[in-house]
Amino acid sequence: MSQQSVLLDARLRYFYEAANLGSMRLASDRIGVAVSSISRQISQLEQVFGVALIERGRRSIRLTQAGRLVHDFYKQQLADSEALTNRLQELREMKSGRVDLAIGEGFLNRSVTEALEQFQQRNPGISLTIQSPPTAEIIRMVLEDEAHIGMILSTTAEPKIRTRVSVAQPLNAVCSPGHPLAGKTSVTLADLAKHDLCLPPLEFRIRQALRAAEKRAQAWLNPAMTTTSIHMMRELAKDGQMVTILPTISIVAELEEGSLVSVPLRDEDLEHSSLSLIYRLGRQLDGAPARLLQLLEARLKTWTDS
Amino acid sequence: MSQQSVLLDARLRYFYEAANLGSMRLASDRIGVAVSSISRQISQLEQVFGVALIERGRRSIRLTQAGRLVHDFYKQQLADSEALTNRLQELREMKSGRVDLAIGEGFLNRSVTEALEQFQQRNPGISLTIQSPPTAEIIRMVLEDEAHIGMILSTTAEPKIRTRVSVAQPLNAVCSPGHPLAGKTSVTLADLAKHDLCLPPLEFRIRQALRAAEKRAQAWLNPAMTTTSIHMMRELAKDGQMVTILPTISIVAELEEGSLVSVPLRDEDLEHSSLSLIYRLGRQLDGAPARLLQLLEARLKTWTDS
DNA sequence: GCTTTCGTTGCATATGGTGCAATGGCGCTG
DNA sequence: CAGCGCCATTGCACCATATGCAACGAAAGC
Repeated sequence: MSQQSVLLDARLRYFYEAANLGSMRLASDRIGVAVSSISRQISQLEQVFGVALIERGRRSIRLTQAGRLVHDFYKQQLADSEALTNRLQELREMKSGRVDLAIGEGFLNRSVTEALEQFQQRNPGISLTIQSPPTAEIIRMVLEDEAHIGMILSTTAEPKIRTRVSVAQPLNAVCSPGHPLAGKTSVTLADLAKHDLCLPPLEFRIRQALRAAEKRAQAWLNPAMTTTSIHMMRELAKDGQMVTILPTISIVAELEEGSLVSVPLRDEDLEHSSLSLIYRLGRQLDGAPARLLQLLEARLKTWTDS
Repeated sequence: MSQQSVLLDARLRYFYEAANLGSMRLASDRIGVAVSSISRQISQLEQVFGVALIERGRRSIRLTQAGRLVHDFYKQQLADSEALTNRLQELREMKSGRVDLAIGEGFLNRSVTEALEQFQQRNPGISLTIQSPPTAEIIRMVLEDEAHIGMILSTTAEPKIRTRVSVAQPLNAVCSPGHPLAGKTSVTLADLAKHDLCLPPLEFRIRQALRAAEKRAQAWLNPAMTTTSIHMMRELAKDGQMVTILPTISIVAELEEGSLVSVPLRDEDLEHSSLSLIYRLGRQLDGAPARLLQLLEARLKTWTDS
């Protein structure tokens, strides 16, 4: 109780203690400063307010009305101060706070959501917000501090973006186990063009990477279906007819359960595309965001190893 | 706006202004201290809290979560501080406050209540409490600071009681104009004993004064009626049958309207009993209580003169 | 690459709080 | 009512801390 909050005016504390204990001398003992100082500080306080706070010429300290007002004020202020200290303490221990994420929809698979849920459980009180805009928007959000962390496909050239970890994440052709492509060890773009394709629209990073590869191979892909939904792409491929192109991370769960298979694409760039965790250069990710970043980094490395 | 409340930590103010203006330099201009100081003070704050408040390595000032917490805290504290200042200002101007009075019931006549009402009107916001306990209780209340001012019959021997003003207030026999005693210029206790008397109980100061007089005169008064209500005593006297004993002040209004007459009592002590305004020795009656005391004093002198 | 602007750090200075000692007041006791 | 003890106040020397000026480092705009 009555621990000195460094924020609060010492004079008020002196007055407060003296009022509570009914004597400057007792206050002096408790606080650890000379009585003279206490007396002077209280006088100074009265001069500042222009009102007498204690009744002079009296043995014990008696408050005037103004004194009671100031007393209650300090009491309130003390409570507020302790509240602030507690909240800051929680922040320091990462028991509260918030982390804003911007993650491409392709990465919002079971593995990532599992990781996020795990983080939630280990850090109760941290509010987590996840958005799934296009890559360009993700980069903008990270630059504008609207998101602490972004997860995008392939590194960006933005100078003010820092990539924390970038794991190889080649784009593969994805189809059902019964599909003609399923048995192949690799496939070219020209091969792909012969099948029914389901691809994201041109604005998507995947599609932009493909455009570059198409130019190189002089083979043009005409998707039978175009969708912004990664989920739909997966489902269509599972049905057996369609082939889609996705990074491994987007179909980790399906690969495990055997409902989808992936075939490497034979292309310089596509094989070396990578997944990046990014944040704004110079931004201090303290506490919760830092830990989440660490956790996601560990997860990514696990996926890489397996 | 944002005027410096001398109570609040300067460091917080620096941080607050810098955060609002988005720049230490602007804050420096507004506050009037060097940028270096502001920078150092904010750093010191961070060290105290153990948390970063602003994001470093950045041109403009951006708050961290902890920074926002501290920012809001100071904002609240500032508002509280201003509220306190305002209330103290009101107290200084006597627009608020309270005065506790302890007045013997005998003095709660129209004149006194008029004076109190007048005070109320001239000092709106001052809450006035009036109690009417026995004299002994009044003295106790003044000693214990439960009442600022007391009004009692005759001075007290209490050493810690200060009498501000003491006006002669002889006890008179009081009866209706048609009563046999009405024509007399003075009356003895022996005369009184022959009539129907209405007196207060033995605990009352009036009755105690009478007891002493009775002993002296060897004449014993047997009241036909005993009441603690001064009002009832007056009304009974007005009816014509009863005689009562009261100080002049208790029947000022009735004397003016002619519904009662007073006949001096021929007794050394009773003629020299007096009315006293008292307060505790050493107690500073600042502001409202002081003014009310002054006002009551002036009133008492008016009554004495007339 | 240069310049400008902003924040940080080093050092001398001044303002203000502090402790010790002496003084003044009030209350209690003999 | 005189003396004593406790408590608050005041004078003075000291010390801590915030401040200003100046130099430095870093980031943003041209």
